[in-house]
Order: sequence, then C-alpha cells, then structure tokens
Amino acid sequence: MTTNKLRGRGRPRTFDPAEAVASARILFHARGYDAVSVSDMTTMLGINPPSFYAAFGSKISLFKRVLDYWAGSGAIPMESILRPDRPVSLSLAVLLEEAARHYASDPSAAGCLVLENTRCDDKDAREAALSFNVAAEDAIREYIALRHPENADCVADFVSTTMSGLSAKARNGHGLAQLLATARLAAIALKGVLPH
Amino acid sequence: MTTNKLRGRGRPRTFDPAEAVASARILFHARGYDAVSVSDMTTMLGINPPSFYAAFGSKISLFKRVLDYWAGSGAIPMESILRPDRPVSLSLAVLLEEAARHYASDPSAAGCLVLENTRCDDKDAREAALSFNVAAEDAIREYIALRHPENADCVADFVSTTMSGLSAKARNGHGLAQLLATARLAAIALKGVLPH
DNA sequence: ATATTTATATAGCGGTCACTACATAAAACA
DNA sequence: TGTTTTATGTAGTGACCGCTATATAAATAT
Repeated sequence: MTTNKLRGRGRPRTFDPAEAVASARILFHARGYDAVSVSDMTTMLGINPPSFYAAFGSKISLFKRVLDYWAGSGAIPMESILRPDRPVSLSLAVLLEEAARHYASDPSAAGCLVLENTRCDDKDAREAALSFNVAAEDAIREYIALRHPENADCVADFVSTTMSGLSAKARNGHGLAQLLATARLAAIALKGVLPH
Repeated sequence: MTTNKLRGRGRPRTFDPAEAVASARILFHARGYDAVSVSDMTTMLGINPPSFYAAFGSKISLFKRVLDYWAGSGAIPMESILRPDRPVSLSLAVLLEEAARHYASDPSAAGCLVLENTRCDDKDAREAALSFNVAAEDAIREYIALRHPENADCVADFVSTTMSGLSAKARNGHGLAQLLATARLAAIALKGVLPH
C-alpha cells in the first residue's frame, strides 16, 4: 500500500496518495459521497485543502479513483463467481450470497459502495457509480444469456434488483443472517425459472 | 384540497398549507429530502421564507407532515392488499406487483417516498422515514405470522428487501415492465417457500 | 376610528460547502 | 551555491444552506 512512487525533484509529499484513496473509500463507503465533505477528508488525512487538490484535483475525481481502486480490490469478484462450469442458477445463488456477505462484512460501511452511490445527489458522482453498476449488470446478463438467452433480461433484472435491496437493507438494520436468508430465498426463484 | 380552515382575525394567508404539503410531496418524492432546499420549496410555492416557517416551523416538520399526508393518500394500501381471505403468498405477490406499479407510476417521482428517504443524509428525516418503513414491515410480518409463524421473519425480510430493490431500480432506469417482471419472479420464491 | 392579531416582504444572520491565491518550505538539479 | 520544482500552511473566496429580526400590510374586534 505504501507506494512511494519514484520521487522527482520538488518537496516530498507528507502523505501517500494510494493510502489516501483507501482511506477515502472507507469514508465514502460509510457515509456516501454527498455526506463526506472535503473538510472531513483532509481532517482524516491530516492534510490541508491545497494538498488535497494538488493530489486529486477535485472531490469528484478522488471519488472516481476510489471506485476504480475498489473495483479492483474490495468489490465482489464477479468473474470468479460467474463460472461457465456450473449451473447458471447456482452461480447466481452464489453471487447473491456473496453480496450478502460483502454488504454485511463491515457494519461501519454497510452495503455496496457502487450501488449506494448510484442514488446520491451529486450528478457526476451518481453517474460515475452508475457506470460501474451498469457494467456489472451487463456482465450478469451476458453470463445468463450464454445458456438461457430467452430469460436473460428478466433474470438479470431480478438479480440486480435483489442486490440493490440487499445493499439497502444492509444499511438499515439487516445483519448477515437476515441478508443471507433473503439471498437464499431469492435463489429459489432463480432455480424455479431457469431450466436445470 | 383547498381546505380554507375557518379564518380567525389576522391577515389571511396567500397560500393553502394543505396544497403546499401536496406540492412538497412532489418535490421530496422527486429529489429526496436532502436535495430539496427551503429556497426550492418557497420558490415553488410562490412565498417567502418567513411565510414558510410561520406555516410549517421547519423543513423537517414539513417533511413529517408530507409523510403523514402521503401515508393516508398516495401510498400503497396495505390493509386492502394483505387480506385474510386469500393465500398469504398471493397477497404478497399482489403487494409486490402493486409496489412495482406505484414506483413506476410517476417517472418524475419514481420509487417509494418512504424507502428512498430512509437513506438520506439528514438524521431526523431518515429516522422519520424509517419509522414509517418499520411500521409497514411490521404489518407485513404480522400478516404472514398469522398463518405461517415459522417463516414470518425471513419471508417478511425477503419481501421488504425486494420492495427496497424495486424502489431503487425504479429510480435508476427500470420501467414498469421490468419492475413487474421482477415482482413476479420474486413471487415464485414466495410460492415456493410458503406451504399452500 | 383604534387596537389587536396574524401573515407578509425585505434583508440578512451564522454556518458550511467545494475550492483557491499566495507565500514559503523542502527536495533535486545545475 | 543558486535555480528550479513541487508540496506545503495560512487564510481566505463566493455560493448556498436553514433560518430569523424587523417592520408593515391586511384582516377582525371593540
């Protein structure tokens, strides 16, 4: 994490931007883009606003860096779950259970970073989160379509909707056990609609 | 709607508070509590801040009036859906379909006013919305428990989670057809888990 | 008419927001 | 050493937030 990129000539930084991105993820995940102020961020990082803007440019560009960072490190590993060597309904059931586990894993940052921020008030942040959400939904839909093209759209919508619900409920009182039970109940519908 | 309550002696109001509550519902429903400023509200109502505060006291107390008003007029009529004379799984399927229809009915104010605002950044508004949400979930759980006490908790959680997902998706691109298809898919799980 | 009551319009309160102008400190390079 | 480069800390900017002090306008009551 301490990526001291080879230093050039000026005064050295007093903080590590990569670590700052990881810290920013915690804040954005816990409270959402709108509710985190640049002042909150600079206080947590122990720096002043000019250092923040010199390193990241703007609040929204830091948020985009956080999304990129999280997609490659902490988010649900879709490609390892949506495997071609097991039944689609099983893969989707695993996906929902994994979502339940992820969303409940850190009570101080419950739910999905991407899904929660697809509903924030800042247009740019919302659209940035939405693009990640759309990409994930496309991956799910295409995975289903490989073996169940006729049901891909509505099943993908159902899975996406259930994940949104799981994320929302993770933030409003549902714990791991409840989320898992809901995920397993949803999987019943998947088994029922996908020929096996 | 034009409830001119019997006037006393002072200068008469230039606006109808009951109509203002209905207008406020549209704004809060379309954008959420955080994203609606008092300035937005007074501009829409054609009044000045002092008139607003004289009539409603504060932004949060207007929001609470909006919730009360909406629960009694525009929200999903739970008591007429959760009927004791038909199968629980059927009632819940109707509830989910009705949610889909409600959440998609006004594209400029998509989703559920209550559910969407259980996730806003203002603590008081969030808790006000949450209390309505909890009441609705309790009603669902108790309805299920009358005939399926062993499954009431997890089935109620599943229905609540699905409604949260429907509301979220209604705000992010899913239209009536998609929401209805998702509701019907969720109903398969309900039929599967509730003995009939 | 005058007093009382209530709602109004103007103007602005202190606070927070994302962001920046400016001078300086700390490093590498010549 | 002196120049260049980069990041820093101090101290703000203007815009918007929820909300209000103050004076006045418009009704009823006496």
